[in-house]
Amino acid sequence: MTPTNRISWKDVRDEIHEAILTGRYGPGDRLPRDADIAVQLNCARSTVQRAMQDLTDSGLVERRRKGGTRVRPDPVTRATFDIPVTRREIEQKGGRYGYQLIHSAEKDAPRGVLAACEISSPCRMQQIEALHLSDGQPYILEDRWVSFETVPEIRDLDLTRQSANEWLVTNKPYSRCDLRFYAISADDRTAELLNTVPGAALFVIERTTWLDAAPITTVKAITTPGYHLLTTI
Amino acid sequence: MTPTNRISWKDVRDEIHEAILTGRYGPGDRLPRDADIAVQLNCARSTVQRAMQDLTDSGLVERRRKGGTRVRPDPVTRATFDIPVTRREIEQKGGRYGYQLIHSAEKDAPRGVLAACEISSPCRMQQIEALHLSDGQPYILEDRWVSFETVPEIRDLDLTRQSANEWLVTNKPYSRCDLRFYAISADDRTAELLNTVPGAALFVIERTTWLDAAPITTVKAITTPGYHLLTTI
DNA sequence: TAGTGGTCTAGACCACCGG
DNA sequence: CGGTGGTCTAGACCACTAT
Repeated sequence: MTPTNRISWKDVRDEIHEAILTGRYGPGDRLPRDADIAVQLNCARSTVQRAMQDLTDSGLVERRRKGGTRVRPDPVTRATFDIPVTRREIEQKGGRYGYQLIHSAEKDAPRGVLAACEISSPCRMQQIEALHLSDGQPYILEDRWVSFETVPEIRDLDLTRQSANEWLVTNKPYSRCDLRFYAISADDRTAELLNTVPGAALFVIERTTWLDAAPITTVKAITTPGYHLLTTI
Repeated sequence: MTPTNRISWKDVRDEIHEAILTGRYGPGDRLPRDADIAVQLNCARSTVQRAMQDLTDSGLVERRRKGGTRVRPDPVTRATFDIPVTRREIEQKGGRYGYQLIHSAEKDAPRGVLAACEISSPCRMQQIEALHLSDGQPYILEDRWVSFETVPEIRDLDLTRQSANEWLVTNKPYSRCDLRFYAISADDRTAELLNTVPGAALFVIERTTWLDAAPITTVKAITTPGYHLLTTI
């Protein structure tokens, strides 16, 4: 007898994926139990489990104990983006990185910042504006607010040398991170700093981080015109 | 003897995560072999493996056979977004969904479309412009190009009833998908269609899909001012 | 409460790749 | 070549939840 080649979890995944794509199972349909699939494909149940884990991660199926495995009724495109530290992003594109501190001062956090941090009471924070440059040209304008309570060290940092972005990433681990993408129109000051025209459409990445319930920092990374964020699935 | 509680892979993950955050292992450092960690934490190697899989998925460590496990030298924020079908997105926000076909015609694909599809020779495609409405107000303007070669059915669809978005999602599975986020300034026509002012900053989600090497469709989803895409990690 | 997925274990073999 | 991670198996028990 030719010993049938061993089945890998990717084979199982592809098999099921195919079955869904060709319509054998439609949105909302229930798939057989793992154990039955294992018997049918002649592999261990844990192999099926591994395949199902992958299909769940990619958003194709939903699984519930006792409820079984179902094809997700609402198809979604699930995309993953890596957002690196700005310096590395520029260097990886082959640019020469430059950094310039514009402004740093203690202030009352405005309402928008408080809302992003999900706190309701007034609060003093450090505001930091800085420019990241690629080959001498503006690349990203960073408008950041840092909580004194969570990050007392911020008072003693020399932000003219090292960006808060970099220091925080390596020194302030977070337990939660909110990300927000949107577009804004450049106001006069932003346009001047980014070396573009007022009214230009700018892509913004806004990020807020917490350690448990305590806000660490919230930052708007305002990109220059033409910036694209991309990924492949 | 008190029987030590069983260790779960999440315990292992958190243990290692903690060790990295507190600086016990810095960027680029090599972690012990799975087998050693298993002994030290008194669990099976496969439990460590499961934990490592999670840490790899979240971008915290890199693993290579023989090379071992290392803390990623370049920290990244890895974010996952679910992009639903537009109709469902509107309905989930509590809006009443509306759809309106603006224009549909066979054309030579312009250079930008060919580039997005990664094809070099001229090509006839179907261009479709449509508006998605929430509670009667413009929500997303869809500018789509569909390949006749990969999707011959597009000629016979009644696009006044059903959006190409929805039909393609349920009928044309893809093997590859490119996603691109950026900002544009509304031109006069776009502004009128979206019921806003020329020059407004608009957030754009561009998506191109292929079946193997054959392009299926490329689409710009142009959102109305104020649109935010968000996720939590 | 019973059915289903989630996880742990111990052991085995394989695949990759650094030295 | 040898060390390390990747995977498969068979079996067991647990945790959730639909009915």
